Amino acid sequence: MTANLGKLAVDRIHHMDVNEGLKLIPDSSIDLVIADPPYGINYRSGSRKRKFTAIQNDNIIMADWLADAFRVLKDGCALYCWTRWDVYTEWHHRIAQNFTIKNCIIWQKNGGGMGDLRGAYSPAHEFLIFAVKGRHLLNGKRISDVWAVPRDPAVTYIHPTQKPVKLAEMIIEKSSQPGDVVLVPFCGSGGDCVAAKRMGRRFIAFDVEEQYVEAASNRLNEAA
Amino acid sequence: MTANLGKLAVDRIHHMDVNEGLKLIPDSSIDLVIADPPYGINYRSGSRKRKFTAIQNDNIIMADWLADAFRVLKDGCALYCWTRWDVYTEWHHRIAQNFTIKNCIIWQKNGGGMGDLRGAYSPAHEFLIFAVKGRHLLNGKRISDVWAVPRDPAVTYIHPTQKPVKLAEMIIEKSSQPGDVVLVPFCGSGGDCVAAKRMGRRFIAFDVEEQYVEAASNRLNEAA
DNA sequence: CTCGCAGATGAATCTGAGC
DNA sequence: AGCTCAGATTCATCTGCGA
Repeated sequence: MTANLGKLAVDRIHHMDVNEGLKLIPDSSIDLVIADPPYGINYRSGSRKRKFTAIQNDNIIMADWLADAFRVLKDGCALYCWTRWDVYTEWHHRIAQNFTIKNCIIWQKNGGGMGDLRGAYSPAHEFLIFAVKGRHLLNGKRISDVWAVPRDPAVTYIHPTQKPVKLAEMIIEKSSQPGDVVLVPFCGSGGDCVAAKRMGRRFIAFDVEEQYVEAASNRLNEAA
Repeated sequence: MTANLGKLAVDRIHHMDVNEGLKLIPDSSIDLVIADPPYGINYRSGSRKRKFTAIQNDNIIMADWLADAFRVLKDGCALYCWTRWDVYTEWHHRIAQNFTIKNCIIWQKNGGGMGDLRGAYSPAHEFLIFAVKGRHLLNGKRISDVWAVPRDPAVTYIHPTQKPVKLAEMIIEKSSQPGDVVLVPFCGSGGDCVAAKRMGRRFIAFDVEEQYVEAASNRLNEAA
């Protein structure tokens, strides 16, 4: 049995552009947003060229959805948005137009990245912007804004920028209640949905690429 | 015996505004800049006891010195500038006008900070922007852009925003050679100068507050 | 000397009283 | 109603005292 929210089925990954999908969601009906948008860096490193096609829309900063995400979010609820240090300024600016930014959480990854091997430090972190609509209180004990969580082994990836489910679980634990509806505008590998399912939350997810909708849906069905 | 650089004595902390001081330094004569400017956040330390007076110029983003820092820096050399996530946007923008930004290094502090105790994560990091003029190669083995270094014990502070000497040592090791001249535009507690001295580098430092010039100079004389 | 415990502090921010 | 300001507050961590 699947419930609906507006015209959309919940607990389902919709093959739909985020801007189209958000139009179908009523005002103030979402309890939490977890967004991992294309960073706007045309991300396709050498070794990955063979495995994945370029991410759609990744050459531009795609931020139109933010205003609509704010509209559908309930007062007193939170948005978490992934970004990277070199495009952080853009995202900070656009998120701040609607939301109140409370933290820039650091995901400290294990291992290093590539990049300029002799002229730059090895990239080992990503940013997670934590922003709120109104006054939002975090659940449980106060924790730090540096999160050290190991990456998934790359061979298990079904999406090039896949993040550990553990991170989504931390977000969901701190900023939502059981039964809440989590909006996942850029579903990708579906890790956020897996976390929501595991923790007794409902979700609405979008992705524009058929292959990820399918792969993530399969992953969800296999998840306990 | 003290050498000079232009009209300024090296290995000395000058009681001088940074903009005045920089005028006295010739073009392309500095090998490394380590800057810990007022963040522009009007910080007052010690909510319980006002141990320190307010930081001068901390109510504005003070960035005029950056263009002159670029001028005095040699080609192929680096600038490291401290900031915080919520004013990073400003600093990134201004540094990028002259320099090439290569990394946003995370200083992961131990312990937590104050702030919004129920509605925000505990602040446990600061940003260190690493930027270069021309092509700069880092010394030694490639290391990560997340630096976990414990704070100095608060009771030992001689400046309200004092940072561990270890951090300056890491910067100096990766981005300078023995005998090089390190510019320290905002000297504060003098930790950057202590690191330079320990590692066989020369330095030129400025601070506008008499009390910190004196305290840091004393600290330097005591340092091995 | 070692261990435990009380006390202090942090590149803060929210709340509510008082004007 | 709007502004300013004092007071309270978490948690990890380190110091220092005393058993």
